[in-house]
Amino acid sequence: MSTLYDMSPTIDYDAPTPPYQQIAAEIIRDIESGKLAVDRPIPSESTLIQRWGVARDTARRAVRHLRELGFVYTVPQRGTYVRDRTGSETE
Amino acid sequence: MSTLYDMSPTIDYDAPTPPYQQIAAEIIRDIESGKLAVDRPIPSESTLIQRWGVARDTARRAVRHLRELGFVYTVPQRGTYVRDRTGSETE
DNA sequence: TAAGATTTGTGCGTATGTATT
DNA sequence: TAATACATACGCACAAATCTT
Repeated sequence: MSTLYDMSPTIDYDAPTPPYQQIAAEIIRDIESGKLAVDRPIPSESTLIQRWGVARDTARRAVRHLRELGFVYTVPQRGTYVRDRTGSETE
Repeated sequence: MSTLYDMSPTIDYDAPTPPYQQIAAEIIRDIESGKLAVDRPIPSESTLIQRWGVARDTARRAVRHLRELGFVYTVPQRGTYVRDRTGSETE
């Protein structure tokens, strides 16, 4: 037990950026590093909640932020996936 | 219909404890009184939903609470059962 | 073998109340 | 006042395993 996510990042509540942005930034790193591939799901809300120890509200803010930045797209009742960002930016 | 559970308890939304804890407390009483025996299933989520008139989220919170307190264990796709609490507490 | 019901697991959308900054 | 965060609650939909018919 406890091997997979021992390296999970932690929220820095003293940082200038709010928690939801720290979580989003971490996911962006995983997208740009290829750990999260196009059309593959990003961690679920409950996963983010557990891994970061934040409230659902904060996890949802992070996902919404990623969506607004164009990194992911959400399919209702299914999940949120990495968006293909090659080529045009306008969907 | 309506004879067996006319005496079913009701949620007090003005109480200091949240609904999910009130539901859990009632189940704990049933466990400790012997109405719910070891390795016997506690009411299913849908039963709790109907009997207490709450949302599934609330019913699940109650069950999760019982699990965290060590009163029950859940078998996926089967149900949640009363845990044997005699002897050691550690697993 | 197959269909249907049951039950838990999961994901998402939304809302209210409280607290902190 | 506003933004952020946490806790709680209600609703809907689909998946997967199990059990019944």
